[in-house]
Amino acid sequence: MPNRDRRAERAEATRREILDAAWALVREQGLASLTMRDLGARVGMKAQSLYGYFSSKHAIYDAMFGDASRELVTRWRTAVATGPQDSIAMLRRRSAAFLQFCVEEPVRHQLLFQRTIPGFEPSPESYAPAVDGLEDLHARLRACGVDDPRAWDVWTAVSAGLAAQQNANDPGGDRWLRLADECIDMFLEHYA
Amino acid sequence: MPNRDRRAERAEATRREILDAAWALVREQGLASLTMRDLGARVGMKAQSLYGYFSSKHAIYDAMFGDASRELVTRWRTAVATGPQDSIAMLRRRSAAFLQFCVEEPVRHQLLFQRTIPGFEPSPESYAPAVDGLEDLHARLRACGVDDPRAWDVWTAVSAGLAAQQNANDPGGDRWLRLADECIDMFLEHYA
DNA sequence: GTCTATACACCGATAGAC
DNA sequence: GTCTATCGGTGTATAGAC
Repeated sequence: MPNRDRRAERAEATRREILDAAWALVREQGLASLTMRDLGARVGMKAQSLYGYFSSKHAIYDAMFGDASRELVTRWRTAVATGPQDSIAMLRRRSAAFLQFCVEEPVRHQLLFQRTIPGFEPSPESYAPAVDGLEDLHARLRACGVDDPRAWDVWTAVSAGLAAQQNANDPGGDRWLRLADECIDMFLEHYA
Repeated sequence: MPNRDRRAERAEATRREILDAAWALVREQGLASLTMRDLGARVGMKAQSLYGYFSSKHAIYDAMFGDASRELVTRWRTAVATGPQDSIAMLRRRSAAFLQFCVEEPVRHQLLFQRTIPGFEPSPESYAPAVDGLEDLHARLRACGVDDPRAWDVWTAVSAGLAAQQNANDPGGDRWLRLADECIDMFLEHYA
């Protein structure tokens, strides 16, 4: 038995290739317009062959969900680590990273935060990074003197609202993005 | 020529019946799961016969969009009219009516505020009531001493965020709903 | 005039040959 | 591992019965 499973490595690489093609397609045509036939054509297969790598179309969405939530957590980490280690400054950078993430690729925001695909729910594994991120948020708010769980929920509502309004009513612009800092001021004045 | 067009009246009644059946179906199965065949069966027709009343499935969504936005405006009006005529109290009732509207029928929220159906955009006629509602909001915020258009956008973001979080993470509950009043306090402290 | 019948091109998914 | 063949479902269009 070889100490490297070349077959498994190759399969994993093909899975990655399929997912990258899927991201490209949904960026071009929208999240709900992804079809197995288009996706197969994009990677040089028949649609049916994709089922050798993913058990269903929802499984592809699930893997994309995992991609996106891992990426978000990575960005949160680097945003917090990069710059002055002051609690409020870190919170601001974290918020900016979140909004940037939601806005620069609206389909990512749609997949993660708007449950729009009929019948699709992310698996616990794909969802886990988002849960960690939420706990991290609570710790960071506490570090800024915000201890009330109700305030934490207000924070997520404001963040979600800014991202949603930006994507829905001024896609590609910054009409709501630029309000983030004064929203944080407003929030901290009231809750800190 | 008769002074009443009985044929047109009958057609309009059938349109209404189809729309009511469509609302019932999307409430049960989700907005994107509406099919012409299901809908036809619900009203005792073949799917093809629906095309005598609506030119396409998107036309049905558009009429539903019109239903929902007119209903929202109606609720805003009654909420504002019913109770003490104090500007801030009226604003609070208006906000509560909005959240109630979004939460009691999540598909309505999805249809109006999350653009989730591939290729569907509401017609100007269906969209008009929402535009009026937004102008009315600005006037009411001004009456509360909030003159900055940036603040108006913050208001819509907070409202949208509360509704989105409530529907996404605690459907049927009140975890974010009950935060509306303190969000308004927070907002007015900062902007009024 | 409004329905039924039928068709088309597309969808996700499965079975089985090679 | 990828293919062909096929299935039941979808939105949509049109021809024709009555």
